Amino acid sequence: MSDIARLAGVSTATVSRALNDSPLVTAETRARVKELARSLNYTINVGAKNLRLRRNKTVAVVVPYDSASRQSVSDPFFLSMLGSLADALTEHGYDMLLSRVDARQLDAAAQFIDTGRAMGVILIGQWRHHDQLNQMAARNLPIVIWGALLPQQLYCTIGCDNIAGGALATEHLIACGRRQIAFLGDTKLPEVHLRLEGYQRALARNNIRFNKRLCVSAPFLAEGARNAIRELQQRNIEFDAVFACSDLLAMTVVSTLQKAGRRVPEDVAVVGYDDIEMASHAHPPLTTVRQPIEAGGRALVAALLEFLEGGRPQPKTLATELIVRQSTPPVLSDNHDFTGARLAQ
Amino acid sequence: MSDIARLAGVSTATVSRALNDSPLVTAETRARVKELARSLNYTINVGAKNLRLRRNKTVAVVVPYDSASRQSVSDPFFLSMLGSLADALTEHGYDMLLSRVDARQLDAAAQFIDTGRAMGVILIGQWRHHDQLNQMAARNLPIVIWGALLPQQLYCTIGCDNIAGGALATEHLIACGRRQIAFLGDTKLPEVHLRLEGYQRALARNNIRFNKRLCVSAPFLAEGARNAIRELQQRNIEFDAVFACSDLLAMTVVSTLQKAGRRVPEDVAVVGYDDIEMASHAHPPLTTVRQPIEAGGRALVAALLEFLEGGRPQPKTLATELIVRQSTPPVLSDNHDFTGARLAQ
DNA sequence: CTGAAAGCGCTAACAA
DNA sequence: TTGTTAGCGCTTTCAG
Repeated sequence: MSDIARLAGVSTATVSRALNDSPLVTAETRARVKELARSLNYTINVGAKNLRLRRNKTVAVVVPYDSASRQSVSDPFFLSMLGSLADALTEHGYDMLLSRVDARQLDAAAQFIDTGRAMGVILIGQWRHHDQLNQMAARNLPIVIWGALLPQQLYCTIGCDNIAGGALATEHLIACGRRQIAFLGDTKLPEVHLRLEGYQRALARNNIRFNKRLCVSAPFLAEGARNAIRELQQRNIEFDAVFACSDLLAMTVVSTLQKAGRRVPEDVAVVGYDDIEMASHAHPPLTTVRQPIEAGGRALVAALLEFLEGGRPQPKTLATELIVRQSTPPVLSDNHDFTGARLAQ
Repeated sequence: MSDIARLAGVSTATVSRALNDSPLVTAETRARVKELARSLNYTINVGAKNLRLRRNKTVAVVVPYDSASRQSVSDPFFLSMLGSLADALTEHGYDMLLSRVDARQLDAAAQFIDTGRAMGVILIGQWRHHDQLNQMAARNLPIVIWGALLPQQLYCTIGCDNIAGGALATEHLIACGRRQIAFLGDTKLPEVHLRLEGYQRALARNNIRFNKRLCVSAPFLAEGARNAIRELQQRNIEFDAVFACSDLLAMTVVSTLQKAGRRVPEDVAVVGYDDIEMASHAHPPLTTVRQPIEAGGRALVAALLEFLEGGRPQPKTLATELIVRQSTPPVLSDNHDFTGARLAQ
């Protein structure tokens, strides 16, 4: 910068002002300085600027990392979310620092703020560490989380209505005439737990008894799905439908079933979750519960920015939507009352 | 930091040394300082440190963004690459700044280095801007690129052997007895262009005439595949196999064909490219050319680090591998000579 | 409108 | 072993 100043015959202060479009500088000087800067391929050093300004247009996006399963990175859902966040942040002139932390120590995310590397943190998924997150929130750190709304939660979450999502999927399967609906998902995760609750509520509404044996804990991984289905079959538990808590899981379920000679949707109807791009290209195309990723990313960024401006963003729950494709059979009747009656007890 | 210094009864220099595990400081003092820092929840300010050290453990990962198609973000291949890069960078203690730039102005990536935001840049995909990239390389900027090795290239690329990959896929289809092999991909992209060359070489080796009408330009997008297949059918161009330049494309091709009543692989054999996780869960599981993403990410990071240490990394070409699954029929014979003869002419 | 000077939080000579 | 001091590249009062 001092080079530019010398060449332009002004002080560094003026160069700084010119480059930042300060109105305190003559249009003429500004033009000269800017021209000089361009010709020298000079740009303001962001690090120094940030140090001086004591702020920093960067947010850290943290993806929890399960050291055992590595789930987080392979799931297209997370990755789409990243894309959506990158867009939203860029739109607001923020840089995005991407990082992964061990899911057992989510509070490591606070480091980004403590060290001044980022102004705030967006955490994708709350995992099982409600407590750690609450502690960070108690420190009043600017952090927002993609996840479920939990009781006694001090931090700000943005997420989909998982109860409604679970219910939506289950109601649809019931409407298709299925009664023995298996539930697949890692219920230790808050979001999945709520989907299970939605599942149970839907069953109750339709007077179907909840059968615990139909609930199989499966991590998001592909092998999880295969094992789960195998477990059901080995235990001779009959099922005519599966509600899987991610599309990846659902697609593996479908192919496992097909390999075992069961037809989808004729023998077993399958509903997934997320509506990743691949879902519509699956065979058969997957009926699934869509999570609005684009809106989610935007909402996360909006909430964080509100935080950074001194506000206190409220948790927000986005609506989910059932996308009906061919992995479930046609519903038995359009008349919902009639269907409900027919299926009741 | 000065707070810590005061409380510990030492100077800031000593605090700095203690926190950086300098051997110049007593173990006792170090312990005291560190303890104090922890209790105060203090961490060194990375921005200031970087400014002083005039270095900066951050690399920018830049994903070109086609303003028209938005291809880059939705393709799982790119996203897996991101995961792999995040891992490799973290391993080396680097932060990863993720950003997207308009594919028409790849040179915007240089900004990250000019402004000191990052020490180097990893660019995912060279697109059609060989020239811009060469200009950056001429400035001797630390930047490495995932892409194809092109003639007269000044910059360092890491990528797979696309000619071999294209040939691998095509040879396999020929070995399966197919002769009318459609090629789908956006040949304006260097990588795809080389795959086409591999395809042509394989045809030539087997004395099959290259039919230009079987080559359909399709962007990586899903609609691209549908349109391409429709185009072939409308023009009454017969084909008994498709080589698609991404798995996403291939999976859409499969489902489009199935909808049109053609069986895969019986009527049409299909080979994809990338071997994304989903490929093995597709129906039928996709035969595809695997790109070693994990190794690729690692190689990109290694090359960039070499650059940063003053070296001049050489371009590197990684091997591809054919993964045979069920979207192609069994090969006609294990005896390759025989097969070749049978297919010749 | 412009310049001089101070200082953001840190590290590394150099001196003690 | 520790402290003093200077300065990384920038912005911004405060004077002129």
